[in-house]
Amino acid sequence: MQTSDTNDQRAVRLEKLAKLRELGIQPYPERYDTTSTCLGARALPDGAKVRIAGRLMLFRSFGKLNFGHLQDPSGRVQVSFQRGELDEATLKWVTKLTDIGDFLGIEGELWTTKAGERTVQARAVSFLGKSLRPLPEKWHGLHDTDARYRRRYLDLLMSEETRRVFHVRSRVVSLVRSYLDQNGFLEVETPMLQAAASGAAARPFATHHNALDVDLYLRISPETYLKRLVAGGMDRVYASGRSSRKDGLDPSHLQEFTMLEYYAAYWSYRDNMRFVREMIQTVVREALGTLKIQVSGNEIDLGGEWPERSYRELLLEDCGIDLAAHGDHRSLEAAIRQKGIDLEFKKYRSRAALIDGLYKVVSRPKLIQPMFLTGHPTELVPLARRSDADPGTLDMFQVLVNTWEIVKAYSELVDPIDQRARLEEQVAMREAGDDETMMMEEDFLECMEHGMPPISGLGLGIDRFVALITGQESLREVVFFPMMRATTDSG
RNA sequence: GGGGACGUAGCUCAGUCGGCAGAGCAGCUGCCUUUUAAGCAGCGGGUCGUAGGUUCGAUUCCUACCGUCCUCACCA
Repeated sequence: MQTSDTNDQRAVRLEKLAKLRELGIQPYPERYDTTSTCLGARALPDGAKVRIAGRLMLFRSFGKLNFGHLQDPSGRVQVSFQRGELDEATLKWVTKLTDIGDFLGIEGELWTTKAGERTVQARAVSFLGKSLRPLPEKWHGLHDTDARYRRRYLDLLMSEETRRVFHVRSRVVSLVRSYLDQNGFLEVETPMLQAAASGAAARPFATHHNALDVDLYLRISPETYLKRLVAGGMDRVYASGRSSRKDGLDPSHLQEFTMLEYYAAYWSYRDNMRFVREMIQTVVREALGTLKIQVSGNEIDLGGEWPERSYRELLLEDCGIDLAAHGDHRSLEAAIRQKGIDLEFKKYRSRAALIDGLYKVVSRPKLIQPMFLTGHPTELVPLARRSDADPGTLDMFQVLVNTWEIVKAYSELVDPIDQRARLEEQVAMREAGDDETMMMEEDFLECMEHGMPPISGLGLGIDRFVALITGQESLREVVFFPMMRATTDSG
């Protein structure tokens, strides 16, 4: 072949494609029937007949005997193309016109090589799809992060670890669904485009609807819609879907992320703590076969009871400051300064924000093993119910594992008078310049005035959860196509 | 947004204290009937991210820009 001076492996492959067509071989055929997966074929006895299909990943030629590896979702199997076992015409196009990366269908029978490798001896070969570009390096695969995310299909082909992570992700989503279904929850959907973004303190992405001439926001949380459904008599509902927030980007934050939210009438946050722990343990056990996971050098055990610690306990222990002794913002700030703890005080506008900021610096980095965090100050979440015992705190918990907040849940605020006051506080903060507060939502308040039962709801960050249990340190590793900047011609 | 690292062949990576750009894999030609990332011999393949600048000469030094990752800040 004289095409090597073109500096283009694609040109060589296009030529092979044309030659296949000349031989009457359709390079992109309609279909193919198999009797086994690649991995399944290896378990068959010698002499067994089999039809398998997959992508050719390796090819070693000895002239009259050739070995290849066919890969499908189950794994790989070695195939052999041998003079005397396969007709000469087929042997010729297999060795001359196929490339690594092509799809082949093999009909043949099992045998075992001298080296003990279970192999499918090809008796007939069907061409199932031409690849015009070379695969990444067979040993190292794709290493460049940018290339792995932008061309995830290649990463998936080349990396067993990538395939494992996304397989676990699919299993987790499916297991969570069936767990909730079995416990009487109904899966529902809520709007992604909303006139007012609600349910969380975050900046929404904005867009515009031309026909209606209205500004719309992409959802930041399904929360208030799910509560409307509970008010409508749907006592247990859940939604698993994408929300997006215009926040910073780091290994534990994505622009768009998948969140599971469920709501149960007549539950308190304490019912919810028990339920979610059992749900997580069931899901992880079934997805991984163990409750012990390795991530960022730590072994984490999700089994057993998880300890419950309050903000007050943690802060007393980690920096010696007792929240009960500092009931207002100024006093707390003075205490923190006195301890010589370096915080950017000007960005914390309330005592609650300051408590949360202090916790994130002195306590959260130590929280490796699974734990329930409770005792959140009231101003932190305008949709959560105040504690009857201490109205300054909320009936709320978070699940922390490996310093990540995996779950946030609370007894829902269902008192419309209190709700209105709490949202008005948010609006006031927004007018004072905080653009991550909640917006007023009159029709949600109207819904609440029609009456709501006691409710506890929960949000589980699916991306974080999957990253945690697969040992990934970045959420981008558990999303097929994480957001990337558009490439330009100069880039 | 601040700071840092990186960008060299289709892929994984060397390298140039400024002087004609390297390897392995992949590709092409040939040999080979038991390989396991097969092997052997030979061949081809590069705007060294982009654009400027300094210089006799820039892939190398400088500046800006593009992209990725890490980190700080913000948030989940």
